[in-house]
Amino acid sequence: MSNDVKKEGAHWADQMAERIIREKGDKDMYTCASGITPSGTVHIGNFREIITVDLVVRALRQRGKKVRFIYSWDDYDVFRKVPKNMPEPELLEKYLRKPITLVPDTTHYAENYARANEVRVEKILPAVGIYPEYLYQAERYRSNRYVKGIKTALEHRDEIRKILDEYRTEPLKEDWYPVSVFSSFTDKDNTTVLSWDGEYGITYRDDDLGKEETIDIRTTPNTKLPWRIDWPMRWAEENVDFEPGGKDHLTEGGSYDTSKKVVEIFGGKAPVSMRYDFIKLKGMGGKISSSGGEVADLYDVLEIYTPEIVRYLFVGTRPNSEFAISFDLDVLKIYEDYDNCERIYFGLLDVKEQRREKEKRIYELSQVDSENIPSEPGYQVPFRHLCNLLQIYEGDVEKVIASLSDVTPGQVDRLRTRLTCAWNWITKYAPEDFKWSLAKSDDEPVDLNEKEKKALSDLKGYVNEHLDECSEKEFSEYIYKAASDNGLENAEFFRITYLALIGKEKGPKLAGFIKICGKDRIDSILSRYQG
RNA sequence: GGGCCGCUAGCUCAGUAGGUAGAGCAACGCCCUUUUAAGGCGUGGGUCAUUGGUUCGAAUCCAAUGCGGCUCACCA
Repeated sequence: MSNDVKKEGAHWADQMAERIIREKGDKDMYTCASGITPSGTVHIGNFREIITVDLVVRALRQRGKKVRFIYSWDDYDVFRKVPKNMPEPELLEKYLRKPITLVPDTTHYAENYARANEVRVEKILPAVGIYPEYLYQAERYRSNRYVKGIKTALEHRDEIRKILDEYRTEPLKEDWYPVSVFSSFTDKDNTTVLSWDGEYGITYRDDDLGKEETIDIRTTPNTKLPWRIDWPMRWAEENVDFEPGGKDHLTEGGSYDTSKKVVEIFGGKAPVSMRYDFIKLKGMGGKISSSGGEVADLYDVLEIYTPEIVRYLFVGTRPNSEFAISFDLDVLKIYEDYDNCERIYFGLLDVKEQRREKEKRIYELSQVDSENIPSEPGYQVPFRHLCNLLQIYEGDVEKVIASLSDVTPGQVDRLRTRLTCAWNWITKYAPEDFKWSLAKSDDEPVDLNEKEKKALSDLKGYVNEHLDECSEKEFSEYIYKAASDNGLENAEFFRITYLALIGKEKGPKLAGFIKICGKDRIDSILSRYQG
């Protein structure tokens, strides 16, 4: 798959790749960028930006282009508020207004607060086939890598102010400087820049202590550029060709608008961009985020969706509009949709050519390893059925796999992952009605009258005698027979059978359910009801 | 106030190279005496928010309007 990618009507990632090539010209190397401030859990909404870039990167590479995929951790950003549910909030409180890289990690997960958030992401991205080059802005600022950029900003202070003022309600003050300083006394950014000597010297006042100090931007670790200047400076520094943004940035008067003008001061050009919308969550229950709403990160989503389906969720959705990731019964539909897409890819389902092209591309981009697309479809069983199998085997994934005789070696790993997700979903998110477990020998037997016991006993006999050679339909005759021979209404007999088997009044369609469970299991459960 | 997104079947949503409106669930019906948020088959159901325009032809393009939501105008 390389040069036969269509230009029009293609996937949005392909269209974006074409646009980048068109607008940036034919280059040896394209740089695609993404980034975020790791000031809290990097949630699934932030992940949308990462995978958006990944998809465009893949589309460019499949056009034979070399691509650098950089991910900036803005860990020299300021610690603004203590997230809820963090240990030792009173300790963290003392670090407010310091850069997050200097805030301790009270969860003791990593060497500092920012790093803890970064590590979680860096560890999980390979699971979905994403491998960016990470850039750490705290380290870069503190080691004076951006001296030139900072000096350029100071030299063009008035121009920059003019650009920023275009969209401000209140213009920046006359004595404003395009640089911010962390106090060398307190590490906090409660400072005011007082003057610049035209070269490398900056004098600032620590507003908390009232002290003044002059620092040299070539040697101090304490200066950084404010966001609307920092972003374009880094575009120029890294030669960024593509970087998407949320709608907070990509709106009129937002930081993309000002940055695309400011970047010229640094001798660069604005990257091609695209806006992505936010992600909603559906059916998650009460997970609480730092801001008080529901939040989920990639780990949460990977618990119930396989990696390729996580990708599929984003690949199949236009970035420009909001969508919800479901943790409720919609999960079943998502799995069915993915399987459908897979069937189309493998030509097992007949659809119109246009639809087929589209679904094929979605399938390709959904795969974790872009170089290694499966040569056969996954073991396709309805997700619902997997849930039933898992509940029969009490969540034992290996036993379920063993019970399926026709799984090929190429399918086992994917099936195992899928079963793990299905079990996670059942135990964490499935509605109560959906859950059951087979009665165990030490469970209290259901209280029944003699007629009912006799009916179950008859059923047990039919199971032992006929279950293995009967079809599901044929066996259902015996179920009715067991009921009518003992003068029970069908409905009543179904009810007690479910009670005996799974302790609920309703359950999966009975004949098929008994067949799946198998003779031995049913026998051992019903043996307790000898009339 | 500026910008953006959404408004399609009862519900959740697909449908952007303009060409007879789709899926899943729900509903209804039928099927093996047949219960089920879990089987099979089938049926019904939409003025594609409103109004105008372009076009032989518009859910799709354009312009207004309404309703819902987000975002910028502080900071990042």
